[in-house]
Amino acid sequence: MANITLSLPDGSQRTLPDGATGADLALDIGPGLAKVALVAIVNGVERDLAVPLPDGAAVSIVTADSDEGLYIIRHSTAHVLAQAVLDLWPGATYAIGPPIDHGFYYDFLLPEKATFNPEDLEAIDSRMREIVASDQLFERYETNTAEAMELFAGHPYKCEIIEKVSNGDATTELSGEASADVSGSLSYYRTGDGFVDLCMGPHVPSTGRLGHFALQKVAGAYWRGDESQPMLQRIYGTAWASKKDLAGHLHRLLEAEKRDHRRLAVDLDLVSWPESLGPGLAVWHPRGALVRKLIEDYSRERHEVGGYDFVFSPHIAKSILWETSGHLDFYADSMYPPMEMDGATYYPKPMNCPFHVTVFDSSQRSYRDLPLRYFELGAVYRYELSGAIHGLMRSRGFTQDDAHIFCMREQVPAELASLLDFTLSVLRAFGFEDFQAKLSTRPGGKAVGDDDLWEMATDGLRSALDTAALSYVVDEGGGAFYGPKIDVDVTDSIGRPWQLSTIQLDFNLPERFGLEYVGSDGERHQPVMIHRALMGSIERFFGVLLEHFAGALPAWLAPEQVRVLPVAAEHQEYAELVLSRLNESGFRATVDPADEPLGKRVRAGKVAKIPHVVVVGDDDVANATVGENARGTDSPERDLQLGAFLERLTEEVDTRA
RNA sequence: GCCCGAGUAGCUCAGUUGGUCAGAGCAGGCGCCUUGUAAGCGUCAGGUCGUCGGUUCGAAUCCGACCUCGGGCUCCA
Repeated sequence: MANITLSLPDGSQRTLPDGATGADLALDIGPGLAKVALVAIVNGVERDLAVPLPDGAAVSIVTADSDEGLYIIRHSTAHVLAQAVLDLWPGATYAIGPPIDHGFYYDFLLPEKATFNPEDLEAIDSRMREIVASDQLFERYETNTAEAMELFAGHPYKCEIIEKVSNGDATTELSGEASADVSGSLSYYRTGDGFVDLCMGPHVPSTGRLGHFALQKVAGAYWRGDESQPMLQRIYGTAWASKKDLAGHLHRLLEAEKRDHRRLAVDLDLVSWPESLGPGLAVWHPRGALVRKLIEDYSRERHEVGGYDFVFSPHIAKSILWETSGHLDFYADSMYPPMEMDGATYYPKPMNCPFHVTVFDSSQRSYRDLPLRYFELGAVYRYELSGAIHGLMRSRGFTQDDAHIFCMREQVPAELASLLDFTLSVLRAFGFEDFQAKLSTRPGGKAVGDDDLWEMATDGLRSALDTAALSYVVDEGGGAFYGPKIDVDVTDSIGRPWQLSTIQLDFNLPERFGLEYVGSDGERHQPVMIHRALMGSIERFFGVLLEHFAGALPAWLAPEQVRVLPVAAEHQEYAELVLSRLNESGFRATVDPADEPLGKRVRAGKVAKIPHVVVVGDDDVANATVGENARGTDSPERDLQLGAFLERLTEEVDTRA
């Protein structure tokens, strides 16, 4: 029998009999690997372990340790979910079931337009575990369009996918490596007695490799995400390589829930959402308003020294403004309905830009004036779908830290570079360290502005990203028709990304409003406009900060920085002395008098996430000291000189630690 | 907007098959206790059980509509 030679990732070679599969290779390397092997990557393409390997191939074995392995596990678990549902609901049909971050989902249409109840998940889960226990093989079959249509007759969504794949346009958006050589071909998998699913694979060898999963929730989802399509029933689940990983993930979900800003905002008495206001509208309580003011003050301070001019604009304007800006053409769905007054039609503003444009246009501008940078904490109103509203993160009224920069073409690169630098500097001050940017370039269809302008602006954005050493991805063609842009995500303390900043070129509004400046050549030129927001929405930024810090805001932002606890009533006088020293130094502090036991008051201070809970008793009165409980520590620090404590606090606040 | 779920005192929640089911803890008020580091004791007050309609001798509980909140609505075989 002939042999084949295979090369492994470490550069070594192995010789196996002709016809050997990925599973054989894994076993040849070691029985331990064979047990955990999921698929093989053959010459860069993921393959089932049961597929014979070609001679000379570069092969690596994928286990659950890798992202690829987890992806396979989730994908295969989704198949088991579909198998269970089709078992339990005769007449049900299925659509798609991809792996996603942390898990998978599968979309179904049940007979009689039935829906899943949360209780159904238990039954499905049990059936899935039976399928796992019986260790059914995932068997792959190649097929053609006609056969596939027959096999999946009665399953309209599968047939739609078959047609799409047969036309060769299904793989265009799939990530490169897996789609490279399967374009246009059809495959399906068979498990158990009769379950088949259209799938390009690969899959784990058998269902016994699965099992560390949990079904999470039921949701409605439109077929292809299109509102005009039928609403399918989606089941979400999570799946992991081990019981421990699954438990870890479920634990992280609980932790994330604890830092939900909607819960923290209410617990810490910062913000509330009275029903009488309407969805997506909040009121700010004194403590929340104080924090917000600190954020806004800092923003204003930075813009003041950053070369911005402050402007203000009204909340409503006549329709002519929105006609000129074009918002009524392309943004009307997101605008609040008009108000008729004195024979004119007014709209609440969804954006600040048209107002800032009118400020620019209020007098003749010279090249000597540019760049002009107009800044406003501008409240805008947008009609968000009721189902999209989410606490402070997505609301119908919010405040943008909005600026519009008007400059000459040749100023664009330098302006973008300093702008990105400014953006990151402000975000860093709030404790964000990890950033991820996205560059969106010229879209394929209609776009305004000449080619040179697009190229210059896009290059400017790219070099600004390079200069800032910011990692970024490029969304080719993802820009708006009026200009390219950069979006900046921050990663919070538990690894979640939040899109905050956006820097967006606009070649359209200057044109629509006929903006001009007089150049050094004495001719009139059109300025370039840059929209930018750093925090995006102040409300949302506040929510992100709360989640990032789990409510424990750094001292410079904490509504109450120090709480002084006298041990007994006789120490009240000294506590008030400490309080006045704190206040004189500009700190926000209170005294919690001794009418409850100390332990209870310490606890209350901790629960309120006060950065410093200070205890004063006999020793402190005698020695002018305090006992300090820094947030996040268990053991108090006794006999700290008051002066030293104040210095420490000053340092902490000044450095925004 | 659409699908699923939820809505009981400021907060967190109990309330079995419709019949003292209107309750608890925390928070709040008032007393007592005077406390050295994560919940001292007692006491009082608080809710038209989201709203409106229906079924029933009887509804927090069953049904319908509406309101609000939560999750989801292409991470594409």
